[in-house]
Amino acid sequence: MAGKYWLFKSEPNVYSLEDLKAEKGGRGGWEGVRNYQARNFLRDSVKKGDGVLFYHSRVKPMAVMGTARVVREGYPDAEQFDPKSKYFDAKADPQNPRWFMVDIEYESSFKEPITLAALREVSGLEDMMLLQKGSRLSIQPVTPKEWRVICRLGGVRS
DNA sequence: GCCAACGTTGGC
DNA sequence: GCCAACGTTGGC
Repeated sequence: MAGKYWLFKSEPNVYSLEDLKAEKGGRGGWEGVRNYQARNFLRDSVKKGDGVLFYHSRVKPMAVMGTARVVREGYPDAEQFDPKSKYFDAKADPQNPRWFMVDIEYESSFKEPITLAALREVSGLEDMMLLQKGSRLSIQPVTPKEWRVICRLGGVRS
């Protein structure tokens, strides 16, 4: 089955593409997602080998910075059980974890960040979830076409 | 089960 | 920096 594609949002002051690249082996855990729709994607749909567009949110300019690969599929996010973590969830049950995470591996940095404003100008991306009004979801599916178009804009092979 | 209040995020 | 939109929580 063909791999799928996703867009992961992150605030770069918390965790940037460069931070991922600097991790051992370029591998990092995508913990801290605390939204049910995004959780469902991480738990059920994001698979090993899937492509990830790494997007910087809540900064100027918001932009897709590069790509990563999923290297480990959904597993319970341990921080939900850690009272000292900012991601702690008092209602999470170790027997039935509420929050899930995946691991990703750094793949590429675009030559230039592809800004949100630039994406809006690209023909063919009109239906992209990121560009819809009020698109707050931090884990979003990306179509193969959107993946190809954005990788080409970023100057990396898809 | 509904809805108001709240905190967070997006977008200008 | 502000405000609108959204998701979640809590009170009834």
